[in-house]
Amino acid sequence: MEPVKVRAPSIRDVARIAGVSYQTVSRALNNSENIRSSTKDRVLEVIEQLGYRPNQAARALVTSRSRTIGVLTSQVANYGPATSLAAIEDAARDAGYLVTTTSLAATDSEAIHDRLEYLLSQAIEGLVVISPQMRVFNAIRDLDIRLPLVTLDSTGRDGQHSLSVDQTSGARLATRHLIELGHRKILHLGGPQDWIEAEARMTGFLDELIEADLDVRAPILGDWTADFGYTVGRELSRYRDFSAVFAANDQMALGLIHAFRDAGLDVPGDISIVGFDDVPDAAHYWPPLTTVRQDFAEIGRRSVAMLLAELNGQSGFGHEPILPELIVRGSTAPPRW
Amino acid sequence: MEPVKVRAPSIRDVARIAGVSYQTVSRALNNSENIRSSTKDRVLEVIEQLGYRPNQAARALVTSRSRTIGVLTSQVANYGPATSLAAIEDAARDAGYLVTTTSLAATDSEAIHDRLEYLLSQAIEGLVVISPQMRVFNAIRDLDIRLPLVTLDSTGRDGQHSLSVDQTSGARLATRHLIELGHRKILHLGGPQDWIEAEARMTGFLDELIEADLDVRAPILGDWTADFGYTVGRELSRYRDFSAVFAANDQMALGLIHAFRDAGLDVPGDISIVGFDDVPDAAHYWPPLTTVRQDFAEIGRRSVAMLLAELNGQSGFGHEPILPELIVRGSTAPPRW
DNA sequence: TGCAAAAATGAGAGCGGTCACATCGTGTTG
DNA sequence: CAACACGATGTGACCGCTCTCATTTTTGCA
Repeated sequence: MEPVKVRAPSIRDVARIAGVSYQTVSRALNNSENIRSSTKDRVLEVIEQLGYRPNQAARALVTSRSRTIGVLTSQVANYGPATSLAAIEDAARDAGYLVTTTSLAATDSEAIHDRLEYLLSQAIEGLVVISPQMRVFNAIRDLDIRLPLVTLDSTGRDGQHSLSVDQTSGARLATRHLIELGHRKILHLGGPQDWIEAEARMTGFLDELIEADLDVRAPILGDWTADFGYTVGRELSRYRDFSAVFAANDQMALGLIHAFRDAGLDVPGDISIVGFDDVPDAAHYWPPLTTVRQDFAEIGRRSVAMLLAELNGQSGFGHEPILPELIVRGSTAPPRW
Repeated sequence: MEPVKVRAPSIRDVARIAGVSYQTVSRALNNSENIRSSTKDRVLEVIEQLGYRPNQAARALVTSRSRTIGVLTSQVANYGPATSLAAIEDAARDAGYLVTTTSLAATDSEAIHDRLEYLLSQAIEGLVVISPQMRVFNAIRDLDIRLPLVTLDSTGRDGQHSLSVDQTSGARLATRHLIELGHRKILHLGGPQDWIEAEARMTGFLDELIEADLDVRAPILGDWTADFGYTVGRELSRYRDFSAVFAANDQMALGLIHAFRDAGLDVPGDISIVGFDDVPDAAHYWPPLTTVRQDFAEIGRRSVAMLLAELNGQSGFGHEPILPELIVRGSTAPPRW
């Protein structure tokens, strides 16, 4: 027996059963003014009974409104992006929007192009880019997207569209904290080359050092992982010509601490370490990590708010950077020497 | 001056400029057999030049194929779900599918219902549920969804649709490890009440204890967070009538270790601790955490593979549970007594 | 009670594609 | 060279909905 291919009930099925025209059903659906409430109730009842569900594709086709926000990401498994993404979804849901996410397999401009095309062909109404890498940024520029757009970067280079925690001032906070404790030889373990955030944190670090007239050594660029921090830490512990490290995120800081301890060094006794992000675990690291907290969820929420504002024609709103906060815990102390 | 509302170019615009019928454009787009390659090239050139992009809504409407997979989640900011989700996206992308995610604000059946309706109205072709909670599970049952469906749970209670790491055997692995080290008084810090995974891990723990004929004490149910682990750990360290704890995830294990250290207890000297998940950081905790590794990314990939298989009419494939692996590190040792 | 105005409802067109089928031109065959 | 098959292309209908506008019903008031 071939299973009969049943189409989902359409607006006309509902209309027929309710004894009205399909137009009236449409009105009931879009709670229009011009419908008698008794009629509306009858229609809604039939809808319920039939399990009718309006076809969004048809709706999107005629209204050219998809009620969908596109999100372009990379590294979504990391705490920060994942948290922002979750917040975006929540906020979008509450506003009656759906979120379509797509992640970048590579960061060559072809891949970026391809993904954007894909999102665009879904007729998304707005785009959030959580993947703050230069190349992504540039690819978007090139594509000349005529769409409400928010990028979660931190440079402020495109004030119209970007939104972020002020990474630079966060980095300065961290660095200043170390300087104020008395550290003079401070290293920086940065994030990957292409990442805007990583660059901003590095800039903040350098600015602060220069302002305090301290020696500047070339930062080491990592990949955000604890493993990398560990590897670098093993290397660094052979030299020990520094008393503090500012790591560009908590994970790398964790790896550093691990490596230093393996080498018989005490944190913060011998070396102070500051992280960045304040992931929920950071308070439970050993020692509890001094770090810079940024509110990923707030960023996510605001990005949706900005997008919706732009969709409704209000603009220039919510662009104030969100200020990060220094959380002092046990991984920093005055230097021994 | 009113801005002229420009519609995106349609297939007919392309046809007109290329001097062919719209049908021929459609053929070029869907690389049909019956088209002369010279014609096709010409059409594709016009498409390029015009920046034409097929309207997915229109396509979905007529084909009733949206090329979209829906994902229902909760707790996406956590490492496990986030990793699975990222893998799902990657796999979907590679198969030419898009992913629409929606997260649960609450777990009452009304909220679940609402979210599912939303996804369904997007004409998703398949559904992955990453939120392995009983209520979600039941709500889906009730809705009687006629859709390829994969739930990332672990009970095997619905062999057709579920897919998972075998949580129970993972928990047994962890527990057995402690028993073999000589521990006799072992506690379990479990996950939240409603979570299927949490239950499976608890079951594995209990089974193993019973089999070894050891005392069973009621597990403590937590919320997956390190903070909770810490709070419980402070409480527990007052009693010390146990020599080992099996925590249902790494985060809670981290909190426990923190609390025990605060109380002057040594891990693993005084108390052994095993976690679950093997998050990337676990190797860098202090002490490095003995834990059970599960491959979240693999789960994500397989779920998509299952979905696609079902979409193509192949069934009963990929259901073999994925076996977790015990990773022994520094947080476990034989008991002192 | 009658009639205009307002409210409720219905009919037709069209959104941008794909499908089924008709048509056209060309190459093969007897 | 006529008859035919086959590949390439064009035409009409339709997917399920919303929009505009025409039509019917109800309401308010003289």
